[in-house]
Amino acid sequence: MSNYDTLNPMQQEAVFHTEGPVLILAGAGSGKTRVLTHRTAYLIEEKGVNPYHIMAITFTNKAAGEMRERIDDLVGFGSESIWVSTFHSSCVRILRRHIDRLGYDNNFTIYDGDDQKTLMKDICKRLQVDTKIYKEKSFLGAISHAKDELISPEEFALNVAGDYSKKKQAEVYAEYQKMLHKNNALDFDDLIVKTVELLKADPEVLNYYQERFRYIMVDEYQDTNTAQFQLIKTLASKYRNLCVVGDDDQSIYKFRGANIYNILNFEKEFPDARVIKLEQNYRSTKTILNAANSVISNNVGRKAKVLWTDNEEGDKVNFQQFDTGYDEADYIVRDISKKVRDGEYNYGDCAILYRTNAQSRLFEERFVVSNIPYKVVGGVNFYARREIKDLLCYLKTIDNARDDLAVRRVINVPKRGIGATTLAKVQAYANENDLSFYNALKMAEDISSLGRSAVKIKPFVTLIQTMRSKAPYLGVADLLEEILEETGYLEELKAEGEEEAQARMENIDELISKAVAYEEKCQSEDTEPTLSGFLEEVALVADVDSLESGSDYVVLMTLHSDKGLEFPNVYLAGLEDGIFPSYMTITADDPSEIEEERRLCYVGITRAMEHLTITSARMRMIRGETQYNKVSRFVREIPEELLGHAPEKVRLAESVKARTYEQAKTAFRAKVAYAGTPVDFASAATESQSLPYTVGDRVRHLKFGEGTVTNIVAGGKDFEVTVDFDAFGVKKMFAIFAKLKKI
DNA sequence: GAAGGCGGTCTTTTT
DNA sequence: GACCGCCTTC
Repeated sequence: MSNYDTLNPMQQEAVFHTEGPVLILAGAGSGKTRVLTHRTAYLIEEKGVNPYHIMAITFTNKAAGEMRERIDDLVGFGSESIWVSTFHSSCVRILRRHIDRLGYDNNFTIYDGDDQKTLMKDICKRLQVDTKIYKEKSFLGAISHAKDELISPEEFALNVAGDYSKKKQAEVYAEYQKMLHKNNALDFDDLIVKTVELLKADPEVLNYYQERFRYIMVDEYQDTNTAQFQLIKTLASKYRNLCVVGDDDQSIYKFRGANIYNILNFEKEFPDARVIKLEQNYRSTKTILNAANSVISNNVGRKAKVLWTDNEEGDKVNFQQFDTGYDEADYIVRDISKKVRDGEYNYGDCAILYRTNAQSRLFEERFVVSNIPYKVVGGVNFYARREIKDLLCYLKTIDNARDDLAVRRVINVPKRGIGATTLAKVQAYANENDLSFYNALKMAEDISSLGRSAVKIKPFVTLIQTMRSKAPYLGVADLLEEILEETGYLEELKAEGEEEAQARMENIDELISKAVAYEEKCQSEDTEPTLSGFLEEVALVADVDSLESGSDYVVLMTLHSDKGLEFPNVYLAGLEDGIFPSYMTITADDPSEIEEERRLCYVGITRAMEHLTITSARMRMIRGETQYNKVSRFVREIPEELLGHAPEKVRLAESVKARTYEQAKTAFRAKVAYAGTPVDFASAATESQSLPYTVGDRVRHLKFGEGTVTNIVAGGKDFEVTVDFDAFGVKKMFAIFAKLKKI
């Protein structure tokens, strides 16, 4: 019981009120995760609820993982049968079991944004849409928007009312869904939509899950869209034990379809709902909280609530305006470096937050020269990288022969001399005979128009067939290795130039370790590792998910990625009208867009626990153009007495400046800073200075087998190693690529 | 069929 | 400034 004594009265009420609908309005840093985990424990321990009947939904895997861990700590026995997962993975889990009832195979593939774009391009070409006028992106936007609102292609078509471009959209939408179905694929939005569809269409399935999930809790409720709301409403409608936790002030995903009325109208939807407000903040200093409150108070149409804290006053908010973005980056990086040197903070305590991904560049450049470990969250997703996608598409091809997109991506990677003309002929044959693309490939010899090209296709088909037969007993990691070896992918990479290839190799290694980790996870959970399982895990991870709590590096990310996180020392960079709030929202007709930006600012400020620095630049390069911006209106909304000393000029001698920036740039280009792991320059440097083998040693190569090292020459960035292989003779190779193992 | 060059477009934000 | 698509050339 003493567990619950540590909660404040409001938190206790939220924990003890277990039956019926509950809306918890939880301000930033008010301990909502604590409430959710304690509530779960209370349900099990005090109310005797079987953990099997509890479901907790979050938005990111990271949040889910954290909650799982904390629940495990509190509950102990039986906690593993609670469903703690994201909307998307919950849906995948349900669909994997039952989607055959909607006419898909249960081993469907999940398409990410890139896949969607590729598919859309295809469709536009086929429907002869002029993409100069109607952009692929706008179609995808319209479709996604429709799906957020649960509007089917048929319904969409009914509402076009003579509007030509809408009519076009309807046509494309219908075709898009048709193609997805044909490829046995679902896009992100479909995961939710199809689950809702399934529950509506199949009373048996509906009843099963309603019985199962008698207690449902939803985190970050303000970010749910209509489809997600329908989903939880449907699931909860039998037992009506639905507890949602959210903060309307932190709703920042309207552009992604989040429906703020889900939270604002919760009490209308559930008239018997209990509403509980958590207004005590445990995270930030008084100063920081006051700054946040005064900014957000400029929004109209929010639920009344005032966040307060018992924490101490703390330092003033440190506001600095600089001449350029370079100066801004320089200042922040130095400030972090100083605070770490003084023992005030570790790198891991510091975060830099900005509005757009492009802003990370300048900071990265400075971090590289200063040798400070950092990690950029977001930007180009690890799994969106070319080499990773290539390999994943091989896996998809092996896993799901109906995924034409995957097959088409890898058929000529590495180059097999199969070009657009050949592909078009195969596609035509596939269409005529109602075959999947891959099945058409298998019959290449029967396609008369192909002529000699058929010969080129055969080895590819054989390769896939062999892999497919090996897949069940090989395991994902070994399968990847096998693909790399059999296709000669690595050799092709090498040919592209070393710097880039090295980064790609590292990414590939990373992917293989992820596969190994997946297999280990399966083993510990006593489940069967499958290709689909791995692909699905990979498809649903966001970059924030990979943030490790124990590691010591500065974190850089957009304001949208930082939700739910907290850092002792936070920098909000680029606070300029035109950047943040963005130019788009300033010029927008709809004043609510500015309000969403303001909420974003509120989220950013409230990430800070002890120390907050806000910076802006007078002049900034945007898309190759120099812009002059005023200090952001949001800064002006913070009372002056909360801000530290008046903006002080931090100027460096012009010449010094120019030189350091050049250095920074070169260093940045030379090093491979990729988003998968923090860049550890110190160890990278030493590693490349010593090889695990020397002249005369026996080594093993992935492809050439065993041999003897006859010479090692230090090149600019790498060692050129000469090896006399027993079976293949003398070869020269770069150490980075060769991956020689001493034996 | 591949590689390299040119010109147009674009950015908020992402599960 | 970066990327993408289209064009030309080999």
